[in-house]
Amino acid sequence: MSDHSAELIRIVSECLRKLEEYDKKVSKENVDVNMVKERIEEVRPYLSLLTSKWIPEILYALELKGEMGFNELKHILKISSRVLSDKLQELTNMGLVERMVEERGRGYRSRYRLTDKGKKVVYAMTPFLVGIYVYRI
Amino acid sequence: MSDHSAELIRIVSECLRKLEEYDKKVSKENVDVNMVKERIEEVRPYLSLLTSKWIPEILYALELKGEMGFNELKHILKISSRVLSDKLQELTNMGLVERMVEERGRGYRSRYRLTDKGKKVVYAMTPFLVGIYVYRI
DNA sequence: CTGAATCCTTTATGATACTG
DNA sequence: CAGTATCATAAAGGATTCAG
Repeated sequence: MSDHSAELIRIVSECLRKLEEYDKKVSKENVDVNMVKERIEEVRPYLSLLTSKWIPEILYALELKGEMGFNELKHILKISSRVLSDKLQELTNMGLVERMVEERGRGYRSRYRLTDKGKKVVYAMTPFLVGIYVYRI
Repeated sequence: MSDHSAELIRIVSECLRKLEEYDKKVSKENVDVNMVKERIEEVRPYLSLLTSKWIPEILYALELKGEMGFNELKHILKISSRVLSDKLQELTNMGLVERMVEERGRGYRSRYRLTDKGKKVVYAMTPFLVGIYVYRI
């Protein structure tokens, strides 16, 4: 059973309904091919955020839990150390995730959380995650 | 310059603002790890829709132009025949894209367009595409 | 024009072991 | 606990050719 809150579903449903209505009003006669090409070019760089097996999962997990340690993420996602390490660095470099280190006697402990920018990305992904699931697309 | 219409931007902005507000109200203290795990499991199958280099581009192009031929898609996306052919079949099998064949003397001409299901997927992707770009995430 | 077939290269991901 | 190093494999993508 999905645990998406009713409020989340309400917000997303409303948005999707509006997008659908808008789409129906738009004429697609005489759409310029170059415009299409340009639009595709525009979004392409950002799509790599989604077209990676783990990036969305990691962002989503951090959004849900707020803050997580390396092994916690590793176990929840069932991902190997190497891949998780790679992805977290990638996300950190993109400024979507922030790493905090806490000293602890001989060892240390690190925590990861979304930056403001990272949160924005997650909000933008939410209609997809919620919509796709709730409406069984 | 982006050609996203003002109306599209308005719809998406409003949705993102609401999602952000909602998120701020939700407490992340005591979030259950198993809940996070379950949510991730839920969305994982649907994410595979996007975790391909070309699927989002193809869907988006079809949404913008309404209907396109094989070579038209090929040139706009700068994609090889083999990959485009694979992806179109994949999308057709998933019921997101519909293929129509038009006889033409000795040869034929095929046209592709989104099904209703395909359109829903694109609507769900739109906040990401528009949001990411407009807000320079 | 619309692809299917083939072959090849690159990337992504996974398993395992190891260190501070 | 939090990774890095190494090795191995799978999956994805690209180039080219060919046929209806």
